[in-house]
Amino acid sequence: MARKPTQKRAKVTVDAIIEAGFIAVSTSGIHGATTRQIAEISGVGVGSLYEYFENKEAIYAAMNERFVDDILVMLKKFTPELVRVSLEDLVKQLLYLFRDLLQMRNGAYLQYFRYSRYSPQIESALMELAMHYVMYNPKYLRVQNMMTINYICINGGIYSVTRHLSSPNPNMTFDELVEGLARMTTSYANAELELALKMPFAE
Amino acid sequence: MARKPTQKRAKVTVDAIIEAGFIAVSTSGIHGATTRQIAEISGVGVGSLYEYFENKEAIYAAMNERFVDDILVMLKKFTPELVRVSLEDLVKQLLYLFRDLLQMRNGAYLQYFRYSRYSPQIESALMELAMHYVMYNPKYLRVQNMMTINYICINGGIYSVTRHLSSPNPNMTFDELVEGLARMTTSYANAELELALKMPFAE
DNA sequence: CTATCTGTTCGGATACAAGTCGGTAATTTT
DNA sequence: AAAATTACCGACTTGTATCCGAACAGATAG
Repeated sequence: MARKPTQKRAKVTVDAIIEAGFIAVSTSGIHGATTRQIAEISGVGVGSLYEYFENKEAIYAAMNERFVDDILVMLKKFTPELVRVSLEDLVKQLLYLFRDLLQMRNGAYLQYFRYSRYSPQIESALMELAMHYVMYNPKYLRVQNMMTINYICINGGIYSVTRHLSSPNPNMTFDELVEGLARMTTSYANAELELALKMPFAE
Repeated sequence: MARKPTQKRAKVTVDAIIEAGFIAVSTSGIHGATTRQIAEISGVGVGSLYEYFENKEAIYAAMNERFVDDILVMLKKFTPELVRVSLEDLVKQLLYLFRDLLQMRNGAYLQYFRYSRYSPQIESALMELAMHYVMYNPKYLRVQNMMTINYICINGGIYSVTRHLSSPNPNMTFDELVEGLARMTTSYANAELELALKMPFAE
């Protein structure tokens, strides 16, 4: 079981299954989606699902992989911009890009993301991106607890946005949220920076 | 179906089911826990589960209710402290209390919480608590976007802590995380405050 | 071009978990 | 203490994930 597809028609099948997974999830939700449904949508027999996937979870994992790839591509495309942008704009642009991604595929990404929590890959890509930014803005090199700052801002951003998008009646606009997150990040980072500058040679 | 327990032995049964739910979840995880398991642990027949609960979800919902009650009690107990504490300490103490709660019941709360996301009740209780704090520290009344600030800090705090606690090998200590979140909150709040003081009569 | 072999597809068969039902036991009411 | 109500039970039903062996298609060899 869980064989690798070698012939091209098999590759087509695998692809069809993954795409069907997104459709099933976006219409029936993560918990409502069944293997029959995925099989029917993709136009293959139920048995075929298990030729290439250990179980249903594995199909979801493959979907997740696709999502992660999309995020990584997005981040890669964005990296050049990073040089000539303020911290505030960095945060804002990232959050808008992230929202756009989550809303692709008819909301299936959002559904899936809420269910699966995000992978370490995304986190480390964002960490790396933050480090890039610091490289171009060396003043930030002074602050001690960069790791913690990143962790908080990244998690806070991702979670607030996800939660906001999946809330039926949010009590603020998305723009307000993004504005807030950008200010949170900048004021936090600047405060840490000032602190670092005040004690130049401290541990 | 889904009757209310009137006799006291029935109340005992209901209670045993909910408690068994926590045990099942803490040993088999949310997805691994089965109705049979819950029935066996609580020492009742499967049929009895459905006398008082519409379905398995309803058992989880009752468990969640208990968790929410615990949180609300904790917050209520904490409210008097709130008067004589700095914003930084407010955040820190809340986060430590929250951690202690999540680790109760052998980690079942944490498991469940990760799966279910937190209820609006918790969020609004925290919002209220924040408003209380502002009452005692009226300088903060000046800031415009209190709602957004609270949303970000509350979500960021809850999520970061939850994520950290369920991470097998976090790359920072819990204390560092709490320290970071406290600084994040204070620097963000103070920045907004300064901004508000600069434009005294703006919209 | 036929035979053979390997990768691919299929849908009925199996395993297992949620939820139901009709009957029995315990408790309360009259 | 009989009747009525409430509580409890576990075999049965239903539905979903997963498996399997037969049929099929494409590649390879003689």
